[in-house]
Amino acid sequence: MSGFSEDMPFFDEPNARPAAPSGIAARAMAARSGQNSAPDYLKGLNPEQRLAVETTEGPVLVLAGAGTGKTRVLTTRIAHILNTRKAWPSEILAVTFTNKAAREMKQRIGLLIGEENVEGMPWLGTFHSIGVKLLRRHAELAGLKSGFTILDTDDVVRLIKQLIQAEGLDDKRWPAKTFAQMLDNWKNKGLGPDEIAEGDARSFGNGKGRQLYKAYQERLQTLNSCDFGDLLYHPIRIFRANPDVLKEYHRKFKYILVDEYQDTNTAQYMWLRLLAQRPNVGRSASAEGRKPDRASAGQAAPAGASERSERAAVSENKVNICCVGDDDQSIYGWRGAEVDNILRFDKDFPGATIIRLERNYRSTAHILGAASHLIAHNEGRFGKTLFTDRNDPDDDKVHVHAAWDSEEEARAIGDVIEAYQRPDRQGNRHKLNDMAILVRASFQMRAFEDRFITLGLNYRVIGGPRFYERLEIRDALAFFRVVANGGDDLAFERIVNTPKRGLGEATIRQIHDTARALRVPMLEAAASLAESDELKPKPRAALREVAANFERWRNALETSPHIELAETILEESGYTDMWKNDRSAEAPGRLENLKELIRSMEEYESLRAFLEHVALVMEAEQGESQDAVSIMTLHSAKGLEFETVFLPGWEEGLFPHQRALDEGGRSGLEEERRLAYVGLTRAKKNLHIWFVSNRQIHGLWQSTIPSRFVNELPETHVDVAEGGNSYGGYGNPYGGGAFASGRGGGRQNPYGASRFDNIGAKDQGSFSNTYATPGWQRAQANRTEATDRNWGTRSGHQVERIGYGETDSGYGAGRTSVKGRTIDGELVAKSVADTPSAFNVGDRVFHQKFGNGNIAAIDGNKLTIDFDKAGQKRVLDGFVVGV
DNA sequence: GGCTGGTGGGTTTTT
DNA sequence: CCCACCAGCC
Repeated sequence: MSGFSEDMPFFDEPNARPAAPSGIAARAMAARSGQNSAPDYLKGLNPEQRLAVETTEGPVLVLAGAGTGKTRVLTTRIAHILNTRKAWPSEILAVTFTNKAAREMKQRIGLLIGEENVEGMPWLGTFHSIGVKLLRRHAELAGLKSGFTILDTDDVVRLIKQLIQAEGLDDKRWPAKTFAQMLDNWKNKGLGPDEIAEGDARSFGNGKGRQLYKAYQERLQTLNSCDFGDLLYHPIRIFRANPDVLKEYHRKFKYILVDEYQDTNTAQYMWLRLLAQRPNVGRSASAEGRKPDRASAGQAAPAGASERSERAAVSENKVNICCVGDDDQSIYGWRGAEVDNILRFDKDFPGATIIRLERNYRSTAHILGAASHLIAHNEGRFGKTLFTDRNDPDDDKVHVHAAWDSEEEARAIGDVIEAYQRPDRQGNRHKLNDMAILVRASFQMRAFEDRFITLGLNYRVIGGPRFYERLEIRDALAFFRVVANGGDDLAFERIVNTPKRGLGEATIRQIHDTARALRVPMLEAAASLAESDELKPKPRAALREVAANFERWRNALETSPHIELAETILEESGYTDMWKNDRSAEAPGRLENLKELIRSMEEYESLRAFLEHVALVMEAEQGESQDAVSIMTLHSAKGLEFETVFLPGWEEGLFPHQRALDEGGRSGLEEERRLAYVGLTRAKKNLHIWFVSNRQIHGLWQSTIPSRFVNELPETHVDVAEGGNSYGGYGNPYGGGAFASGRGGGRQNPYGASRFDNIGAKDQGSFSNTYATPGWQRAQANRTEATDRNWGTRSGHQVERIGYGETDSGYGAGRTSVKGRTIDGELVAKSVADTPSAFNVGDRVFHQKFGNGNIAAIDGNKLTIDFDKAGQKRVLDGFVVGV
């Protein structure tokens, strides 16, 4: 065999000079010098993983269950292809969904083949970032210029609103947001204006849906912009209309790898199919002849028609496409993901090898047993059963707890966290960083935040509006965008009067009209208006300054370093001064964020490169420096793992969510169940599930019953914690499952006392113990402790918010505050009003869940009742009876 | 331009 | 019930 020192395939161009082998190559050499054994990187893989790595030819589907080493397989496979010199780095297309996944993949491949060699993999990235790359190369084929801007959702909505108004439609009756959603759905399905279903087209804007879609695309073209959907949609159309371009990529990409295949939507599927479908040498003409060309034919087609014919055109050619995914973790159906893509893989790619990874390296046997049993209730799945060799008798079963209401649930979980945090026999303490609370809906988070603030327990909330979505950041970016692309009217409109320059609606309308009339961008229109006498002196002077500013900055774009330019823009525009003069509480933070924005530009070569990064990588920097419990939604927990996981809110209506059931039917329920599965499989060692008997929804107290998922857990792996009277009011509504043996009615725990039995009990004992917890004591001690920028002081302890910031509407800012709400579960407010009703104020009544109480106030059919035990609650009068 | 009161909506989110 | 959003006002 030839040596490794020559022709190492780690370079972008086949004729580049090779460098000395490093990383994996060096290690592989070392391994081979001694014996003929497999290269090092293959060692330690289990047989299935190894098969997935070594089956490089032909279509391969790797069904990778949770925690089975999916990323390892993907990265090793790439290293293997390179190492065996089957392809150059530039000949591998590797697609992920999120930037995070792409980053992780890059990093891990770097560990295998050497970081410098990963740089030679230009086609490793998200669907969208690869889409941009393709589109920049062939922009003119989509009617764009290469320097096009990528609009974010906010821009899109504003643009659509303008179009709706321009059509003379009532933008109240036909909300731009709704149409943006529809557009997104269409593009997710790869449907152009002429391909959408007639019914869909008619359902919006008095039947003007199709017209609006067309107008929107035309507008984008004049703005030299595209939206996120276009990043997939344009390449698809380009490939279909230009077989020669497609052929170029067929030649280029020898291997295609796709991560999280179960999350692909129809457009992504089409995109992949176009790239994967190689013309057969000698039969290429016929193969191409079969390919439909909707885009150039330009005729209407029923929804999905083009997709179907493409599917029918499957060739028997070997396609080196490897898709990795888990049908059981498909949780994004509601935003267009098609589980069917993965379920159909072997039909789409005949002769596909399907490899199952079922050996789990993450969780205990109890957790896996519970998860497997639960997911087995789904019908539409490949069917996998995770297993582990791990068999530690000390492993806890999955704990199921009941609580009275969400406040008690939060208190109880706080108590369990405190219990875990106490040093064990060996003196080890469970770190908060290794614990997470995963909720179905974000409103659930508040109870935990309230409770943890009271306890002084550090937590971090993950998700929500992000850094680049903050008001000041978006403003600053708008300035940059206009400088980089003078045709970016949306950005121009955003900041033309920022800081306030007296340019009101009338002037902006005039700029708009002039731009339309002259068919030029608004910036240009503004410049010419400023030189005309059509405006009053004041706005004219203001516009003249704006125009002069942008011209100056644009000239500087080529000459001065982009960071310097950015600073200049913010200074000269008066934007920084605007916040310096602002006396509000957020102003200093905003200035700080602007500085951070400038700092983050350093990594990029140019202003344009930076803007592209921002458009595609809208995410917040993760700071894991402090020890804190994570609170996040189940959706954002996908792909993560924690030592200990808490899953609150397992009640019918919340989880599975009522809307998923109403709107999604059986498949909706199955997606909810997959979400539950995702939740369960996040846990490595400890797993606690909670449900409450009463939950406040839209301000009213509702009785709830435990989620059917609770009953789908296998009894053998579950430990039902019983303490207190929380679950005492009713029997088990379901047969079978964890509650099948008729426990649940507040009886004795047949399993004997467990560590968590008293947690969650609403009795005086656990309540008073609260004050002895480490968290409480820490809260006392921490009251005066200083904190840094990311860690605001709230009630004297540290709260980190990852990804939460202020948006235009202040959503994020509002959520961080705790304004005079109840402390420790006791509501204190009292109000008395007299309204005629079947009941009278002062009446003694009985409520099935809350017991006896006196009516404090009546508002129509809503009663405010002071319950003897449960405190004051608002309930519907139908739920109580007089006593 | 900034405040106020009325109204509607309230699951999950990446790019 | 709580909140975001918008129209209408000063």
